[in-house]
Amino acid sequence: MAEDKTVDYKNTLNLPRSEFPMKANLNQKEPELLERWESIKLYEKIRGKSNGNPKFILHDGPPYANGHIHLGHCLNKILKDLIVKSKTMFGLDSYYVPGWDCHGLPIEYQVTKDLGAKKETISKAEIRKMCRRYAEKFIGIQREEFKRIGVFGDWEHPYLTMSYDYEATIARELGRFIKVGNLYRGKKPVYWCYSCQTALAEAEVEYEDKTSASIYVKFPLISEEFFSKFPALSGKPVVSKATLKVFALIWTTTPWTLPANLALAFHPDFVYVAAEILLPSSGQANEEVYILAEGLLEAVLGKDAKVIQKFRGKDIDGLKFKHPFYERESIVTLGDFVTLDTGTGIVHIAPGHGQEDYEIGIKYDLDIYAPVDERGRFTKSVEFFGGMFVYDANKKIIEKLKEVGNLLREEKITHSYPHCWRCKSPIIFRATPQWFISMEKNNLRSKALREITERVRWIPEWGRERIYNMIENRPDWCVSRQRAWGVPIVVFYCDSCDHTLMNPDIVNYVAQVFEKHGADAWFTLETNELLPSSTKCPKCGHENFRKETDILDVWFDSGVSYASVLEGNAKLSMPADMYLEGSDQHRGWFHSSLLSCVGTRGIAPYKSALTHGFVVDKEGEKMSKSKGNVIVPSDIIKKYGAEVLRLWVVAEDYRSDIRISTEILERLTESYRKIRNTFRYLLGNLYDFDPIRDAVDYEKLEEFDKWILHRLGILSSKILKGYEDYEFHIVYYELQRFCIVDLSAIYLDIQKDVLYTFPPNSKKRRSAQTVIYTILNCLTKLSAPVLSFTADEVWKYMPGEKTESVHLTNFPEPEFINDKLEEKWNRILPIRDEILKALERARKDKFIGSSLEAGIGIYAEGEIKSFIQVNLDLLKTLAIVSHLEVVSESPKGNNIFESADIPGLIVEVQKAPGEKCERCWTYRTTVGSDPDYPTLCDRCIGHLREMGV
RNA sequence: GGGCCUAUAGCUCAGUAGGCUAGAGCGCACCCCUGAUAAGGGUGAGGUCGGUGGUUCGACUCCACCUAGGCCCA
Repeated sequence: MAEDKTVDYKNTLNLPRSEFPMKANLNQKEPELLERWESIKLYEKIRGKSNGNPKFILHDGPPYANGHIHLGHCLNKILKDLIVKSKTMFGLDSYYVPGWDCHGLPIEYQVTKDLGAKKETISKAEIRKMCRRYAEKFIGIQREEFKRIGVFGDWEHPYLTMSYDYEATIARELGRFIKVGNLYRGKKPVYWCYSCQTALAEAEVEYEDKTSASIYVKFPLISEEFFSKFPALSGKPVVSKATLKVFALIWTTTPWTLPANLALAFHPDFVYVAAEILLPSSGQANEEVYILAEGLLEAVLGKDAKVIQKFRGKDIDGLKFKHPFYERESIVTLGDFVTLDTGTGIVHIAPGHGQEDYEIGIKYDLDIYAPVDERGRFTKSVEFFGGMFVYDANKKIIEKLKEVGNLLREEKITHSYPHCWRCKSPIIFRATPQWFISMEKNNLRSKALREITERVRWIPEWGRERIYNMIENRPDWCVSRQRAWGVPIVVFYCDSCDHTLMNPDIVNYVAQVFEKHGADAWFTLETNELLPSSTKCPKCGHENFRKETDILDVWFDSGVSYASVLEGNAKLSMPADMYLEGSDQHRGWFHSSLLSCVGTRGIAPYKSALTHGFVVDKEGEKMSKSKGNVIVPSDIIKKYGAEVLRLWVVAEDYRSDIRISTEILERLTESYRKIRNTFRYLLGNLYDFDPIRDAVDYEKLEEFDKWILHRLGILSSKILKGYEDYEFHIVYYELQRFCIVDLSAIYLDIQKDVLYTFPPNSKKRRSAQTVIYTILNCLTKLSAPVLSFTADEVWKYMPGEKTESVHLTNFPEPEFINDKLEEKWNRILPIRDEILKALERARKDKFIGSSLEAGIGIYAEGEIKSFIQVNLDLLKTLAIVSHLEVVSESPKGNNIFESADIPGLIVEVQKAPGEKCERCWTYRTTVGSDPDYPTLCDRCIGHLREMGV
């Protein structure tokens, strides 16, 4: 019987009800929401809602259209999405156009690799077709992957660097550089395969062991000032150029580069020696003096060398030596790249045959001399070796050195050497004509530096320092690539006189062709179809031209996106409000965009540049297949849901590298569940609440309800500031903390009594519901940029009038902040904490279980005592106990808790007086006093009567 | 080797212009509840603030060096 009654009374309670599932099932729910968004055309509606608002344009840096997305992509796109969504909810018009970078070697490499030997028979136009298809395929894949993680944007109209109009823009932007005169042709060494007769990119080079000659070569000293500088050497044999006896020693494994030698490089800070060798037979010095690094003296010359003079590299800058077999000078240069690992500490410099050599050449204004043709043969002009294949010439050169007496030693060495990825031949380094954008012409460098320091906001600040140092020190931008998949450098050469036809008007003419047929036209049309009719060579008047075969660096393609995407689209703006990329893009897209826009427009294309770190594993180390620590987005989505991935992005501080691990994901999942459950519980208590019908005015709300609204106001302002300052981890932390502490542990736990046991329409309950509704409404909006799926799912279940989606709302203004209340509650809650501690002790002693079994006696003195006395009922409610009173005598006996934090406060726990009410579970002395309801308290009886039960 | 950056409890983060026994949430341990239930509540234990020197009456906070890690160059 009693059991039945209990059930009856339970039915009179207002227990929470909600269809909103506790279990998220994200991997299934998310695609459903995506479909819904698609079907209601959510993005279009967001656009419509924002139309006319002030703009905030985050311009997308295009990912490369190759492969599936990884966590780095997720981090980047979700950060962008957080900004775009939060700006939109701040009431701005933040139109987001995603893009892809489509040209370039990695795709061409992939396509031609699959082709194998067939590659030779296929035209560039064919290869380009295949590249385009390949890029299209991955754009399709990545687009779906990005949409799957909840990124909002105009996915139907992305920008592609391979679209015809974009390709035309690339050509036009190059035309602008031509017009102002920043584009020039120079020479630069590249990896070259003599067998395939083509330039190779870094990625096309494979390293394999190779046996080479290893020779030590003598460069005779010419400059006599050497002796005046170092008197210890005077009297040593120097007489005339014919009988030079002082030599610099170099070591090389590529004898064939010696004919192109123009200089010797010393390290400015190393100690060098001039030494002579004592002949073991006589103890006399031989006739020759050798210069080399002190640290390598013994390794090269043995123990019998006697040092005559020591000096530093920088002491002899500019001195002259003679080429070992040509009547030509070889000057001393200084370079930090010189090491003491091997060799002599002096490096032979052939500016046309090595990267460092080239840089030294530029620095010292040497000729970028590379007298080797595309088949790897010396040009005719090379004395002794003209026409010879360089690898055959090695032997002859060594013979020549012996003949003239400038070979000190010859050995064989096996070392790792670059080979062609396709034909496996050893490659050579060879200077070839390349196109450059000058950093000095039109003060490109100084203008770019000025934009960096004065115009752009760098987030975080150190981005400025980083890109500044790069721009300050970088060489001219080499924009040409010897490849097929890209936009050609629109330049022609006169067939008759070789004049270079480089003209912005012609470029614009060709760009029009590109606009219609794509840059493919360059490879499919004849020259006369590309040029305006009756184009004549301005030098010789002939009308036949050939096309430049080089294409542009892909960094140029993406760099000019401000021109192709932002300019001329009324929905966007140039400069953009923000570019947002990983910190590597200080060298990449931030860099190339800045140079191209400053070079052609005089300004930076972005007002701010925000950078994030890299995704690393739980130890903070980078992910790699070999380490086996790679985590793939699709696995996370499958197991945890995209929402957890989004939560990961907000939870971590993106400014440094961000870690990911199973533990982190587990933590986030638990955190997600907690937030989700809070939403569910809030919804559950609103099942009979209609905000229009039932809402209570703020002034009439209960004090406790005003307090939680005050907390909500504080939370809102913190979260909004987090979004505004791009400090997203604060958004996450505060949201989570609010759900756990303010709501779950305090407000909701305490309000259960009111929500469950009071009559549905009672003022107290409606007051609590009003507040719960307000909280739910605000939290849903505040979390929408992060928990885009869940917030919208919650939105659907929320009572009252509302927009179609939470994503069509704006953020709430922080309201209800009440400092007086704050002050009071900052006193009351610590007292509650002390009561809870006392309760816990009693619980451990098995004196009580539920806190409602307890009656509390509090002893305090002075001001605190009167404060407690005034707030007796409130404290009873807050501690969720059945009885609470102030006692006048310091309590003695069991279950006494003396506060450590509040001096003089003593809490005594006793059994609550009276019986447990079967309905509200509170212990009351009135239970049993009404024979109609023998198991209920007076309060519940009153409620039931009110409810008409 | 150079430029820029990071290093606070098991995890993610706070620590304002150097000053009380370094904080939070999660996790963990123990306990309670069974009317948020593959939920909810309480209490508690966790840190020589990467290391070493230095400046200072006093440093997680300033300086130098070192170690580990990251991005970009060479």
